[in-house]
Amino acid sequence: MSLRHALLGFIQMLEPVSGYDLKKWFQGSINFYWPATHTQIYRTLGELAEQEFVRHKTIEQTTHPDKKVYSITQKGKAELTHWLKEPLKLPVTRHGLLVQLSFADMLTTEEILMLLSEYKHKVHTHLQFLNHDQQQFMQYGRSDRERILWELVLDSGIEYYQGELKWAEKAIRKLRSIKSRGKQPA
Amino acid sequence: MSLRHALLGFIQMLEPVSGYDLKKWFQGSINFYWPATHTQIYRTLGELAEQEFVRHKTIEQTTHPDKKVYSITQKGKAELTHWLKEPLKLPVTRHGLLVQLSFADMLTTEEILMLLSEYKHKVHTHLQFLNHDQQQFMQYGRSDRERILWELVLDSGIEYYQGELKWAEKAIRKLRSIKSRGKQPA
DNA sequence: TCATACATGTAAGTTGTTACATGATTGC
DNA sequence: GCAATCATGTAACAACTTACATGTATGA
Repeated sequence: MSLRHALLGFIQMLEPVSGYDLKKWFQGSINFYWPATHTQIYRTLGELAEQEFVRHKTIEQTTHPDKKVYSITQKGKAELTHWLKEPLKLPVTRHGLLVQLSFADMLTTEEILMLLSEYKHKVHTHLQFLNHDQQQFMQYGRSDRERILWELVLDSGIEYYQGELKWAEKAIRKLRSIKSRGKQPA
Repeated sequence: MSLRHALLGFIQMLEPVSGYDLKKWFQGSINFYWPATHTQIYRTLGELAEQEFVRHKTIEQTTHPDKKVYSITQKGKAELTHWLKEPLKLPVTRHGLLVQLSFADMLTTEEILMLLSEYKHKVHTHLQFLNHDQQQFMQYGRSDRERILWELVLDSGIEYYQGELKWAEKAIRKLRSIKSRGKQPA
């Protein structure tokens, strides 16, 4: 799984860094292609520490809760670079809307159009989010090369959602062309 | 979750149908946007039966193992049509390659190119698969309307993977343009 | 004063994966 | 003779989600 490696990657990049900050980095960057909740992050950090891929120090604070800051070990670096070179399986998308459409012959055309326009709207909002939030993140690139890589990643996301938008629009057009022939719901 | 509803959808469409056949339908159709193993399918069928969304009969066979065939109940149909109208969250893709690229500044450009061309190859193969396998499945559409819906679903998949192909090619071109400046691995 | 940020975690539940298990039949 | 198909399942594990839990500080 990639969560542990994503964490190793960020720790390597940001060390020393707290779980809390890692969570924020996740949300501000790789969230759209590898989301993780704080629960998952804290637990995985614990596991990584147990396996000695990372180590942590507790920083005592008075005004705020104490925090643990993590750094990567040699063993962790080795694991990370090894994983980085490994070809992975194709990503899996579980796309509920497509499941719905597969059986949507049970719905009226109006109802299907509602699903699609809701989807379109959500994708649209998310795209704006991406454009804004992630451009932010780009500025932390420490070299041209790193920024080029990050741009590729961002691009992939933007193109994906733009594709989804276009697809939804096409689907809406197609359905409108058969609008009057909707079945009644069961 | 959509697995139970995908199953309800198929059962409604194909009843009476065995778990084994459902598995085959999954593989031949919605596999690329909602994969499921036989383990998951059998377990979920059990749950659906317990909740009285489906019922089953055991068909005794001599030459082959006995089988259970499932049909949907009224309760199941109600659940399905309700779910079909419900707007869902945006789909989540966990895209390991993008995680790798995010930290790929640690790799040489050659190594990154390898990852990308491997990916391109896998996507390409998968696309051919889709085109072939799923066209097959289309023929089971029982009306123009159903076929139009299924075409939309297929389209979404094909466009997604075509987008990924194009993106990978673009990425490869960009990286080639900086090829000689690769860092050495750690 | 009310929400948000800071900072961490536990507990319980749901989903998904992998390996193990059986055993006849059909086609190459 | 050997692999694949038919047909079902269990067991163990891995990964992810949601709700619960705490308590200060800061800004609108």
